[in-house]
This record gives sequence, C-alpha cells and structure tokens, in this order.
Amino acid sequence: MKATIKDIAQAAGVSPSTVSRVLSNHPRISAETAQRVRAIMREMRYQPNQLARSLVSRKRTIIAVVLPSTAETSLSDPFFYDVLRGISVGASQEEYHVLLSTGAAPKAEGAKLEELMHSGIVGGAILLTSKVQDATVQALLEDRFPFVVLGHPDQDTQIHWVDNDNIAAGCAVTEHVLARGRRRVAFIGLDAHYRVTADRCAGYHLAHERAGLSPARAHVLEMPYASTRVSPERLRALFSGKDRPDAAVCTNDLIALEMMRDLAALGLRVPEDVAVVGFNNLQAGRYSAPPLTTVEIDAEGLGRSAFRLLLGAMEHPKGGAARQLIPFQLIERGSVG
Amino acid sequence: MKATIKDIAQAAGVSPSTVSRVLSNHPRISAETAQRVRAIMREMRYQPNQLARSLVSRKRTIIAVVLPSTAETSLSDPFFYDVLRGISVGASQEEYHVLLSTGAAPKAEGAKLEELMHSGIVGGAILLTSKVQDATVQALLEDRFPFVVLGHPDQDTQIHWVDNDNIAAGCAVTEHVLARGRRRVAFIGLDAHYRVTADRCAGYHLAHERAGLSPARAHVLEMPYASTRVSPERLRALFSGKDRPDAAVCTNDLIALEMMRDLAALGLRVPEDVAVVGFNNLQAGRYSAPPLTTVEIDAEGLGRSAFRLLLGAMEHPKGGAARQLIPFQLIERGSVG
DNA sequence: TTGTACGCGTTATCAG
DNA sequence: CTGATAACGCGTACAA
Repeated sequence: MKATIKDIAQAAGVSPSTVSRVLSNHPRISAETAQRVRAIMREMRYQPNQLARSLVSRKRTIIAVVLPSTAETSLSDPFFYDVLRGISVGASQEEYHVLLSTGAAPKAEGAKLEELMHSGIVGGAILLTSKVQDATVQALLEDRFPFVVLGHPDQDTQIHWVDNDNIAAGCAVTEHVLARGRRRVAFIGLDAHYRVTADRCAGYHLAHERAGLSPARAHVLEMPYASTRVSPERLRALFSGKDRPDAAVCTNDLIALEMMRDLAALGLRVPEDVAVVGFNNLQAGRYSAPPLTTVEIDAEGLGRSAFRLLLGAMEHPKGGAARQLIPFQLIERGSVG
Repeated sequence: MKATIKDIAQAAGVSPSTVSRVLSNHPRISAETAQRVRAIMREMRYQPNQLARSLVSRKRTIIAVVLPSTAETSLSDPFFYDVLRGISVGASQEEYHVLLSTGAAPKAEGAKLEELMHSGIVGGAILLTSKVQDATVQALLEDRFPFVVLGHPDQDTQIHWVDNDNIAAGCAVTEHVLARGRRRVAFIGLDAHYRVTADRCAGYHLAHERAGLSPARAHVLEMPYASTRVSPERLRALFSGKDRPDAAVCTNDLIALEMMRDLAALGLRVPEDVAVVGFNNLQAGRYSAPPLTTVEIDAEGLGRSAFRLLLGAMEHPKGGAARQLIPFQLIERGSVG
C-alpha cells in the first residue's frame, strides 16, 4: 500500500494539514517540523496523489496533444515526431505531462478531445491537426478551454497559434531558383483546403511577381494533401513540350523525393534539366541522389513555442490571443545546382 | 461550470447513486429511469470526471510510455514514432490514454517514472528505453507496477517484453548476402552494451557458422550505439588491402546510408564492389542511390503488442511474464545486387 | 504555528 | 430497484 498524507502525518506526529503545508512550502510553518516531516516523506518514499490533488485544486498537470488522424497525413511524417519532442521537452521542464491523442478514427477526433477536456484529466491542448473542425474549435472556445493550434487557422479569431511564415518560405525558395536562372518554375502539391500548401504557393506567386514574372497556369499542380506522388501521366504531361518546367518547388520533401525518382525514369536529370526543392528537411533528403535542397522549418521549435503559448493561456485565461512565427532556414544541397 | 453527477441527479429527480449506476450499466435499474437519466446526460453534455472516478475505483485509464533520452539515441529516430503510433492505436481502441515521458534529463528518467507511478496518474508503463536502469526496473518489480519493456532484457526474469528476433534477423540478412556469393562480409556497429546490436551480430556469426565459414575478426566493427557514422580513417582502413569486405551488414539503416555515401567517396561502388544492408526500413532508404536493402521490423506491430501485453499485465497482476516476438521481413532493394 | 472540518466528484456498501 | 452514507487522498477556510 502506498503511503498517503495521513500515514506520514501519523508517523511525524502531526496533522495531515501540516504535512500538506510542508508540501506546498507554506510560509507559516516552523522550520523544525518542516525538517522532520520532509525527512519522513523521503523515508517512506511519499509521493502526493496527483488525482486527489488536482481534484480539489483544479490545477491540471497534463496537457493533451492531438495528432492528425493517420488518414489525413502521410503515414509516418517525422515532422510530428519532432514537434512532439519540442512540446515534451518544454512540458517536462515545467513539470507538466503530455498526453497523446491520436485520432485513430478520423472523425472521432473532436469527440475525443471534448471528452478529454470535460473529464478533467487535461488542462489544455495543442492541436497538430492541420484541418481543424470548426465545430471542435468552437466548442473549445465556448468552454474557455485553453488550447493552441499548430498552423495558421483560417479565420483569424481569438485563438492562439504558432506556425512558420509559409508565404515567406515559399517566396524564399522560389527566389532561390529564380536567382539561379530558372525561368519556368512549377509548383507541385497545392491543396487549397490546407493553408500550409496554399501559403507556400502564395509565396511562390509572390516571388514571381517581385521578379516581374508570371508563372504559367499549367505549372501549378494541385494534389490531394495526403498524397505524395504525382501520377505518371500527369508528370509526363507536365514535363513535355517546349515550355516544360526547368524547376519544381514541391510543397514537401516526400513529394520532391518521389518526383526526383520519377523524373529520372523520364530521362530528365536533376538538377541539370530540372531543379527541385522541397520543404521540411526530411532526413531522407540528405541521402537522396542528388541530396535535396529544402527548407528547415524547425519543427522542434514549433513544439516548444506551442507549449509556451499554451502555458500562458492556462495561467492567464483572460489574456488575449498570442501568435508566434518560427523562423525557417533554406538548406542548400545538390538538387538545385 | 461543468455538470457533475449531482446536477444530473437533481435534474432527473433521482439520487446520485442512481446516476452512477446508469453510468456503469448496472443491471438492476428500471429501463425507464435509465432512459430519462441518459437523456438528461446528453442534454447537459455530461462527462464523468475521470479524476474523481479513478480516485475511488483505483482503475487507471492512462498508461505511460517512456522514451529514451535524446542522449542515448540518434536524435530523430522514426522508429519510435512508429512504435508510438502502434501503442496509441491499441490504447485508444481500449479507451486508454497514452502519456509521454521523455527523459529530457538523461538520468532523471527513472525518477520521473517512479513519480508517475506513485502519483497515481498512470496504471502501467511501456519502456522504450533500450538500456534500462536496473534500479528502475527493480523498483517497478518490487512495487508490482505493471510494465513491459520493448527489447530483450538482459537477464530473463519475470518481466514482460516484446521484441524482434534479432538473432534470426541478423542471420537472415547475412545469409542473403552469402547466398549472392559475397564471402568477406563485415558487420558494422556492434555495441556490446546494447542487446539489439549484440543479437544482430550474433546472427551474423550464426549465418557464417551454418555456411561453414568464419568471418575475419577485423571485419566486425564496434561503434558506440548513438553514433551513425564510421570515422573516415576507420572506414578507409577497413576497406583497403586485399581482403577488404565485399559486403557490409550494418546494425541500422542510418549507419548504412552514411556508409554508402562515404564508400562512394572512396571510389567504391555499391553494390558492385560492396553490398550493403541495414535494419529498420527507414523511409530514407527508399530514396537513396541505390535504394537500401534492409529489414522491416514492424515497429508499429511492436507497439501494438506492447500495449496488449501491458493490458494483460494490468488486468491480471498475478499472471506470469509474457513475451512476444514480432516477425520481421527482408526488404530486397538495390544495395545488394 | 498547528489542528478540525468540510468539500472536490465518484463509486461502493448497506439498508429499505 | 433505489437512496443514504462512507470512503478515495488531498487542500483550505476557520478555529485554536
């Protein structure tokens, strides 16, 4: 049987409340009793019961991280693992714990979160799900439940979020290839339902605009968010004819890597015939041939910041919405030349 | 204010006990009151408070997953992410939640786990940390705290574990290259402190033995567990001279990928001059040149099984230790030829 | 400075 | 079938 507060009270010859006060470093308590109680606590390996504790104090020491359902993301995106580590590190520094909530069932995600928050287990949440159900967010807002979203929400309401500046990043990589003389730059992987891809594509257009250019409409390739491969026919269509692209900005590394493979099959060389860049700095991009030029988005930093923001939201429930942009960095490798 | 069981009771004109019984599908309760209470529960969006619930019932609905400290593993090993998903999927099916415990501080890991278990938050744990502190495990065993370890523990005591049969896997890949005519096979990445690498290396020796061969002692390269790259000097030394290896079995894909790059720099071709195989089926191995032959260890399956075993341990505390081996699969790609 | 009594939201026991 | 009542382990006014 684990020792309770009563046990050590008895062993120390004091009342439970005294022990409780020692536990919370109450100022008005004699140094010597504090010493004695502490000694006994160590001796009996006492650990306060968090359940009972937060039941009365209403202070939750666990936060939830909601991962996207496997259905809506490329299966094993290391991105989330990095974010997770960022959150986790921040949390454990502040003596918080991280609860994982995978939307195994795709739609149950929202329901599960609402259950979590009502059940009193968690005191806040970080949503990694890229396409937030409005209903869920509304419910969270109405109940004044602290949460922060990873990624730009569509309507800029009173919600906390952290993200990269994807427009700027999209612009930067596009300018990078334009600066190297490429003039027919394609954008691969736009899915208007997902702000990430939309923003990166907007940056792509912005870069052209600034350079006084305008990309061919046919050079922007739309793809469903979760898919990582352009179908062979579409790829062949895109890269045939006189105006075929001499560069491709892909909305993520996975698409870029798949494409490099498929380009080789078409007899096109990277980077000589086509320059390729991606986003997210996947590990795989370091080992491809050629190595992939990409954008480091600092997923771990995103996680850390998300936690900081959540902490703020939990401690100051009335405070206004906080936002944060995490710097990105262009990683130059061999796929642009 | 969230609705409590009392609120529902009052609204339904019954006692809290009755509501509680409805909640737990107690048999002896009239159908009509059950209906009415349920209706009110829905209407008031009632969710039982898990804290209070498990405080009295002693049933914990959260399990902890202890990740290795970043210090002792290659920083962003996707392996753990896959395991995590396996655990998470299993858990959410059984209405359990997963709590992440990252040993941010390297040695604090054990302490943190003991705190978690004593604090009553979690009812069981899965240890992903490859090198378990004996002290921690001992403490867990003594307190009869349910836990399962991912990976063969050294001394086969009464502890639950799941793992691959790494000896068999090591043997299989070695036989694979031997069958293709390679005769000077090196093993890269042995760290005797880690059972994974030791077992894979044992399999490597076993394959030779079965073939009536015996590998050169100099062809087994030891490396500290966390490192992913053989130093250029050692690599040059290994691959020079008349008896230089014509194949390399690497203890994981990361090492294999780094090595393929470095071999190219030495002017050696893969697979013509040196066949290379790895373990774990990293995503990166699909995009390397040539693509990497490797072993799929089914990390997600490991996670699922770990959860199943933990569930068993939590439900039947007296039950004997359970073990489980997860099947692996050789993935043939271009790096062997 | 310390002890007493009550409540946090539920479940379980015991009557009725 | 249902309703009091007592825990579960702890924090906290209130009293001493």
